[in-house]
Parts: sequence; structure tokens; C-alpha cells
Amino acid sequence: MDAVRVALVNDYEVVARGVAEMLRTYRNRIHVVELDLNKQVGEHVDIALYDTFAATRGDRSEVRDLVSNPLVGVVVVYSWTLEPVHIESAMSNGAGGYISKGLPAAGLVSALETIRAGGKQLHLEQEDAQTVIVGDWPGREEGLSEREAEILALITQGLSNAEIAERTYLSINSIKTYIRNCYRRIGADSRTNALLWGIEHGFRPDRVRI
Amino acid sequence: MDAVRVALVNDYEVVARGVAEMLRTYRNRIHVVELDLNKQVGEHVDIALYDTFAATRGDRSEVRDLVSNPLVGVVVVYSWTLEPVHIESAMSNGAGGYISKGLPAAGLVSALETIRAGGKQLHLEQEDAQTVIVGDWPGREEGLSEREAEILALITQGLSNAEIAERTYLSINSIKTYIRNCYRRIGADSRTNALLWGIEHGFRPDRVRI
DNA sequence: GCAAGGTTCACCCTTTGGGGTGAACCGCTC
DNA sequence: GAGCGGTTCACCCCAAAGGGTGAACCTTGC
Repeated sequence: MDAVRVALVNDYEVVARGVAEMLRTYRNRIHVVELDLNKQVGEHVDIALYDTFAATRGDRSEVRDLVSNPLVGVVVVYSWTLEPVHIESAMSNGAGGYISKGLPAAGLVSALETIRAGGKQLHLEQEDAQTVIVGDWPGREEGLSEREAEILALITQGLSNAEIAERTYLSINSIKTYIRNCYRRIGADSRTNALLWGIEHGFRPDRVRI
Repeated sequence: MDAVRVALVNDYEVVARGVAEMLRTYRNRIHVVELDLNKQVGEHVDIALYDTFAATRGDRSEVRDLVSNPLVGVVVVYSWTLEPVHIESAMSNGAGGYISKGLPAAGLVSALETIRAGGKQLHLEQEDAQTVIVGDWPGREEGLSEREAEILALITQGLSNAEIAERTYLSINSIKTYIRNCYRRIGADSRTNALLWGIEHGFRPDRVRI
């Protein structure tokens, strides 16, 4: 059982250094191979720890690039956000794990080990953590149905009712119905308030084009 | 000219460690006295480096608490966001400096030294940096007038035209005019798109209640 | 002094959003 | 099989948003 070889992927010196330092104490279990800003991974690593930088970055394309890199074993996303949308999108882009930045150093280390061993992929909270089901969608706990959440997500991207109808292949009347129900459930009384609610509840995709 | 005594203030282990590690190389110039998560500053320090954690935190109250702490010389905000609103609000809350997290380690070190010496308070870009005037408002560089920016800020908080009119003591027609001009300038064609633009350009206050 | 640009407002009009109701269909559960 | 809840849609109606125009007033700068 040798140390997990990890490459850190992040644009910013502070973040990359922080992670490296956090792992330094555990250098017998975790070996930080590369600590590069933008640069390519040079030698084989078990895990590429992809730092999403407070959810403003973390694009699919970058994760995909890493996944397709033959030198990288598993791509693990390391993020502040625990929103199901982000987790789901990361996983569907080929990530082999998702770790919360809220974890203390020890948690990060054991999470990395577990993931390399092929165990649990999601490491979101301290230890116990009420297991997060991947089949979840944002807003579920607020009583939003899947469709309603979908519509709200599209609102959160700035689409009009007509555009939403077009994209979902639904009639504009159905869209209106969903929006009405949505508002009732989240307690919004306008599109803008719904949008803000959506943003605060993780409905925003990684990169929104306006 | 002895080392600058710095206390790091941040909730998260990764971030605090990252900064500490970044400064470790410069330990002859910067001495990290405390690296505490939430805890109080125990001994006197020149600078409390307050980490706003990607602008999701960074409330006035926390900065004020630090400012009022007799053991703290100057409170310096260390943040990713370079948006004038945030900078202004930080400074008006008593911060004695504002440093961008985009700076490399060396930049951070010299910024801290400059601030302790009573020099330039804002350290936002690499070196040169077109000096950011504190009298600025968000969206200025996009051609928004002060009024337009104000209206946009209120939109970004989810207010309706009527509510904006009420709050600004302007007629609803004027509000509409400003909004129209606003949309033209930022290239939005709907309220929701304007809202998203606003959020991406720092128009959102620290904590928005919906 | 006048052009430029910001501020303020009014009046017009069209489109969009949002609320209410009713109704059909589906699958699930008790 | 009756009921519940989600999905889908239609029709109506009203309020809000948005776009155009014109116009008054005020600075500031050439």
C-alpha cells in the first residue's frame, strides 16, 4: 500500500500551495507529484485533484481534458460547493470523485485514499454525513419536482419563457404552470426573486453566458 | 526594519494554510503570528489579513470586529474580487488595505510591507495596474452612469420597477428609462440577463435577502 | 455659447410575465 | 378503484416589463 500519487490542478498559487501544504504532513500517505498552474501533468499520477476555485471556474472542458489524459488515473473534483448539480455535472463529465473543501486535512487524505481504492466517490462532509444520493436534484428538499427544478434552472440561466419552451419541447403554457408552482414552493413573487433563489441554492451552472 | 507581524483570519484550513505556506518562503520579511480559524487574535500583530473566501463571506461585522480589536494594527482584506463595491465597503468598514488574491507570493509580501509602512492601500494587480480610484462604482468601465449602476444594483437585489421607484424617490418612468439605457450598455435584453450581468460584475451585496 | 452627456419625466405602445381555472393523462399507493 | 401528485396543456385576464420618442433641466468642457 504505497502513497497515493496526486497532481494538483489549479490556476492560483495560493490555492495550490494550500493544498500541497495541507498534504505535506501526510507525505507518507499522499505524494504530491505535480503542483502546476495550468501546465500539463508530466508523469503518471493516481489522482488529479482538480480545484474548482469557488465554483467560478470548474468547467466541463477542463475536467474532460484531464480525464482524457493518459497519465491521469482518476480525476477528482475538489470544491467548495456541495450542490448536487455541480456534483452531478462533474461526475457526468468523467470525474471519478468529488471532495468538499470543507474537510480538514485528515479528511482529504482519507478521501483520496478511499477513492484510489475504488471506494466511495463523494466526500462531502466531516465523517458520518447523511449519504448524498447522486440521483438528487437541487431544490428537491424544498419540494420542487424534477421538472420544476429544471425550469427554474433555465430561468437561472436567464432564459425567457419562450426560450425555455423551445429548449424543453414543452408548450409555453406548461412552462407558465411550472413557473407558477415553482414560485409558490420557493416563496418567490417574481422572476428575479426566483433567479436569486436559484443562485443561492446551487442552480447556476459553472459558466453562464449572458 | 523587522518582519511584518501578520495574523491570518479565515474559517477554512486549506485557505489559511495556503497563505501561511505562501508566506513561509518570506519568513524573514513576514512573520505569521496566528493562523486561526475563528479564534481570537492572541498577541499584537501589525496586520490582520482577513480572507473573504471568494466573496461569499466577508461581512462588514467581521471586519469591524477585527478593526475594533486593540491587538490588531491594520485590517487588510484579502479577496478574489476586485469589484469596486466590495473594496469600497471593506474600506468604509475600517479596513486599512485591500489585496488581490490573484497576486503571486512576492506581490502579497510587498503589498503587506507597503501597507504596514503606511503606503498604498490597494494592491489589485501584478505591478503596474491602472490605479483604481476608490470613488469608482461598479460598471463604470462598461459605461454605466452612477444612476444606471444604482438602478442595476437594485434590480440585482430582486426589486421590481415600482419598488425601485419608491426607494429612489424617482418616477417609474425614469426607472424605465434608466433600465433601458442600462440594457443597451451592458447588452442585456431582459431583466434576468441584466441581473446575471450584475452578479458577475460585483453588483451583489454581501448578503441578499430574497 | 453651445455641444455632450447625465438626470428626470411623460406619453405612447407591444410583449412578456404571472395568476386563476379546468382538464386530461400517467403512475403510485393504500 | 379511489386518491394523490406529477406532467402536460388550453384559455382567459391583468399587471409588469420593455421599447420608442420627445423634452426639460443641469453640469462640464472646448
